[in-house]
Amino acid sequence: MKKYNFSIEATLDIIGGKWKIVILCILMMDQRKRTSELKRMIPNITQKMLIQQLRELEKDNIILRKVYNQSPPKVEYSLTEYGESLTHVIDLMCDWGAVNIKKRIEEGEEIQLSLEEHDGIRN
Amino acid sequence: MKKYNFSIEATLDIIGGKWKIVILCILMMDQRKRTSELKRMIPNITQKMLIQQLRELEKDNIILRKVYNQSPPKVEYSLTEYGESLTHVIDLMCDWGAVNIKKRIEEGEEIQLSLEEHDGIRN
DNA sequence: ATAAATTGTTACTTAATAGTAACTAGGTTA
DNA sequence: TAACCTAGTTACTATTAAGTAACAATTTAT
Repeated sequence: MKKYNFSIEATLDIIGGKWKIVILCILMMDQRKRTSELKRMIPNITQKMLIQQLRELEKDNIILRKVYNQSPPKVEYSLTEYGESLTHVIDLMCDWGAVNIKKRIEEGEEIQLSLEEHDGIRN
Repeated sequence: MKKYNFSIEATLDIIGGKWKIVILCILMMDQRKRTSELKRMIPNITQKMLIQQLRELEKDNIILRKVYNQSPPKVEYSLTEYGESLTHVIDLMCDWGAVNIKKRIEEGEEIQLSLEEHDGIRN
């Protein structure tokens, strides 16, 4: 039996994986992406991690996996309607994070932001 | 040099520790808490983890540690002004999590929520 | 004098998470 | 035919995070 102190822990359970928000941010920006596109966009992720994180997001009904019956295989991932409901949360978290990064840079810390900006996901 | 893909990762760096949001939620509800009070309110946390998470939150300027010059020692933790800026984010994440938990319970999963509800932190 | 309560530290162990690298399998291209 | 692309799997290893348990230092209560 899963036990939480606060409901926010459920949110972190779902978006807290090392690569999950990166995947979600990309799918929020671009609607749908093939496995290979995701892999190219996230340079340091491994095949195994990518598939693993996608599976978990799919299991949690956040993303949809659509298989095209082709060869070479084609699989596209997109947000489910339920996954879309995370958009506001993620946007607000992005905003807070952007301020945090700005603050830390002002304090002399060296931080680098890699992926391009986009309406709705403002870095 | 710290490298992020999206600024949201900075947010998760700060609130993503296993016990950090629990601590933050409590401090959002109750203004300030002594070490021992926090420990009592979070039954499964160990002394080491509690102090460790508090130190990291303090280092990130999210909470303030106030030492009273007494014996036996008295130390109180509270949100800094910057820490308060997390309130909106955490509230929204709580809301989403509450819906998620409701959904999962409807689907037959067994989940238990432990800490009492409060305005602003609605479980 | 002893025990308890306070906040905190330390060395060590265990569990969870992530990374490596090689492999499958079908089809396409050179 | 050999090399390549796609999406995915698997066994294994490394790294990180978290838990255990004992200890310190101070003062009050018994």
